[in-house]
Amino acid sequence: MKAIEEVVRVFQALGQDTRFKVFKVLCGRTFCVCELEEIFGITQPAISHHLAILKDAGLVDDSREGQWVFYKANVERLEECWHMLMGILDLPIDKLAGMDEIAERVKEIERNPKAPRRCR
Amino acid sequence: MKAIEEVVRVFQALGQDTRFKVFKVLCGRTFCVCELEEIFGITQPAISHHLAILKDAGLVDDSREGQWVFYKANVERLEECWHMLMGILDLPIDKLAGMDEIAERVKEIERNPKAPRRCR
DNA sequence: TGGAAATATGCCTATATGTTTATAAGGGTG
DNA sequence: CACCCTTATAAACATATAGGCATATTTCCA
Repeated sequence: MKAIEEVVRVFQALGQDTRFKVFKVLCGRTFCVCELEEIFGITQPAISHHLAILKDAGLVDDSREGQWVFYKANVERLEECWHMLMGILDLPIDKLAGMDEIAERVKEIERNPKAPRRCR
Repeated sequence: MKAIEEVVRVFQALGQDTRFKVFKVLCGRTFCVCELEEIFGITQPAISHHLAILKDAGLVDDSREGQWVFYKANVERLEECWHMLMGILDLPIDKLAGMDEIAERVKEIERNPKAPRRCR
């Protein structure tokens, strides 16, 4: 997957109150779905849905134990994501996969600015 | 503002493709609204709206120069947010503002688990 | 002061997202 | 297998959000 998509997906996953808190609760502790259901006071499908989004972003891992599925946070993934983000910010735009069109337009504007600048 | 709300707001701001790319474009370069409009190929109100959300999260700064308003990314804010996040993850849940109810329920579940555990 | 340009704000619509109910699927135990 | 419990998926609905158009607002300049 492209780095930008990946980072955006992680941000999107954590950019929601309930999901962020689920992630926090799963840091260093393991819970099954029905326990999270009770902790957060929303229905089981709602919790499952949030967990699916977090899992899709790589932010939680699950493991089945009998009838129960236990989830836990993957904090390393968060750190990995942070490094990816720094990498994205360090790279010049025209080196980034998925921003070709935009890089082109930026160059065009740099050649032909639409506003006068004091500097930069 | 509570730390969690603040971090979630930042994540939400960057958890959207267009906004993430606007932020990237504004890293190390300053652009006015009408230039961004052209770079991203969406209408001026749409760009203004995204900029407002980024600004609300503290991720961009603006400064007017005559008729033009120039925006630039605030990368320090991103780093600050990362530290806040680490702080949140390090703290025990019952020490976090805005998670009182949840902390209570977590303790309850820890006393009375709903699923048998091999360990933890 | 009047007009033009840049930006912000309101309102509207299509789509995305969070949540619920209903149901299917996976797994334990008699 | 029959029944029960846990979790995932599907359908439905309400709300939030991205983006468009129209308009207000700010600033410059003649």
